[in-house]
Amino acid sequence: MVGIREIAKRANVSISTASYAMNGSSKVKPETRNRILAIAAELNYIPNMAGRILKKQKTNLVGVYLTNYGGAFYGELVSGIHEFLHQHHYDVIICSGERAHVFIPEKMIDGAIILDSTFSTETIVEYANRGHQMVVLDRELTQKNICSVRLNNQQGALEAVTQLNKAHSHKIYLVSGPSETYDSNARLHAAIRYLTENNSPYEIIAGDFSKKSGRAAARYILAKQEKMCGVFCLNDEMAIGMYSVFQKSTWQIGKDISIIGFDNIEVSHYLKPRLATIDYSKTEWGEKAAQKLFSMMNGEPTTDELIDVHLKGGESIGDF
Amino acid sequence: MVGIREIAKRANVSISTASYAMNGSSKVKPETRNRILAIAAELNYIPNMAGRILKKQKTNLVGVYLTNYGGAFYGELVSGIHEFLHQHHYDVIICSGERAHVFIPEKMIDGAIILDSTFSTETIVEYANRGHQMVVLDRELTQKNICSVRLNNQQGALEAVTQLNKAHSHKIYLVSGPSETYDSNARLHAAIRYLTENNSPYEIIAGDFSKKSGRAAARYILAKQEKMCGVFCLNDEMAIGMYSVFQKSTWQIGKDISIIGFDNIEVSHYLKPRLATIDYSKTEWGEKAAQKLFSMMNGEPTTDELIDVHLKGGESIGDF
DNA sequence: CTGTTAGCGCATTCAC
DNA sequence: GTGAATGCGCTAACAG
Repeated sequence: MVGIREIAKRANVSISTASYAMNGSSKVKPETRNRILAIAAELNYIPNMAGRILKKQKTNLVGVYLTNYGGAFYGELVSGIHEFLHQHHYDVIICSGERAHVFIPEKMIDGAIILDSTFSTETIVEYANRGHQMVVLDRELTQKNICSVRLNNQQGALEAVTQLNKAHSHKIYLVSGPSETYDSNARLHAAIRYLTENNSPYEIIAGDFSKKSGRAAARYILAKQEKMCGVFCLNDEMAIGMYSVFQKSTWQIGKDISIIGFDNIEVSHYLKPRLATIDYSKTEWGEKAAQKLFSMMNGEPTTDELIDVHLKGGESIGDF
Repeated sequence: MVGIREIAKRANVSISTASYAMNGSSKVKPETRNRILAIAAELNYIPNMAGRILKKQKTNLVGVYLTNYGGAFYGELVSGIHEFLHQHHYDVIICSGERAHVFIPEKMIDGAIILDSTFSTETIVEYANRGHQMVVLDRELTQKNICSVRLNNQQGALEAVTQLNKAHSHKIYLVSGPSETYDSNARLHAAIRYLTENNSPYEIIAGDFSKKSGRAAARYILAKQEKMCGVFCLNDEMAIGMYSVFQKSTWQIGKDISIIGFDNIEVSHYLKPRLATIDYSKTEWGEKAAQKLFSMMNGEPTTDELIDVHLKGGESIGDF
């Protein structure tokens, strides 16, 4: 492997001069620099990352922690992150699995963006206390070295139940996500509050954000044999599961029952009838997160931020 | 930041003894080891990755290069890779963008798995010649340090056109992907060969694997006003685009026209009528790729491999 | 069993 | 403008 010392030797300069030349320091005569660069190019010299990191104590790498790559909207989210950070000379790597958590204290990355409910808040706080900087997308967490960029769950839930309430005098079902996730709880809480204030009957069905739990919820509702009710699925995935069950039944979505989801993931574009859902820009979310992390890494003060969401109508709530 | 020398000092041992203790060498008395480990834990010691990498010349990291994270089936593919490599003490990071290519010669990762047609074969070969090991999923490439794990495109294309040919005496359209991609060419070639041998009329429509090009192809076909023809979309994405156009027309998919896709991505499960497509296990693909890379990194000989594919029927080809 | 020591590849401070 | 020397944090060969 050809290292910097080899370059220096061939160019008849010292190692430091070679290094200066590579890094574009003005301390080297243009003539000398060009000669060195030419030799480096010729020998296909590529600096070793570990060496540089060790010296500079900076990797220019940001880690994005996601639970499962299959996740419905990670693509756009990551694009947003990527685009911003690239512009600011950072590279982005996607990490998943608990073992990758250690990249943070190991100083393999300069900062992290986390959307992974299996990443314990305890660990995150511990890392923050060690001085590592993170942006969390899936929880509220106010502390030094941590910044939170969340969806406006409250607004979304409110729009959803308001719409369902307008359409149905009957009961409204709320299909929740895992009880330990922030997003589920925030949406559920806002929905319940609204329904309570309006004396609207509702029932909570425990789900876990998976299609399977959506199917289970649908079967539960069917068994009640009470048509003309509304369902707020706290994410689209569950709504999709619901569809598959209702479509095998005699109930018609958008007529006998109204459904609203959350996330506006791509798959739901292809459902018939079109699923009404709470939409937001995944790209913006990623970009904002990246911005915040960048600011933190530059020692600038940051504040938490909410991403706007809005109801995207669809035939699944009929014509109300 | 607390380093190994700090631990050593507090434990009244030398740096090397501390290091041995951490790495579980049998050269250290259990008693001493425990004392050292206790102190390390107390000080929240976490070894610095750059230091270790620099010394060991090994990162235990594998990079997976993907074009766009939104890609329809990356989730399962990556799970397959992850699962295998994790078991063998490697961590996996997902990379994208040209700038990340340099991780390979920089020795930031011990090996790479590539499914990214924007990653030039030239560069890959150059890296291989430098001694870096890679598994490519989207091209044929036989050379030292490179192993290829591809889909059995030929078999898939053959099954698709055979099925279409059975159903239609009329023309068969082949909607291609970008002309520079291996998968598109392989599928196209196999399909053409079969059709030529059987004297079946066909026409190629140039696409680029995007929904948009699928829509364009559909409009082109509609304009011909010749029903009862078959379409082999070289991927599902384009088939989905086609659906949206035909469904706004008077033509009925599966009746006036037959469509077969390739990939069996999740979205196509929700199309009505169900899209017939060429299916394969994405997880198996990832796992095989990981296996091959692991073998290479251990200096074992490897051979290229093909992943089995098979036709998954659907209503989009009617009842033939 | 434990300590001393020499790098891994690079960037940078300080002399010249 | 250039070179020699130092250290980043860690491992492992070698000596004790």
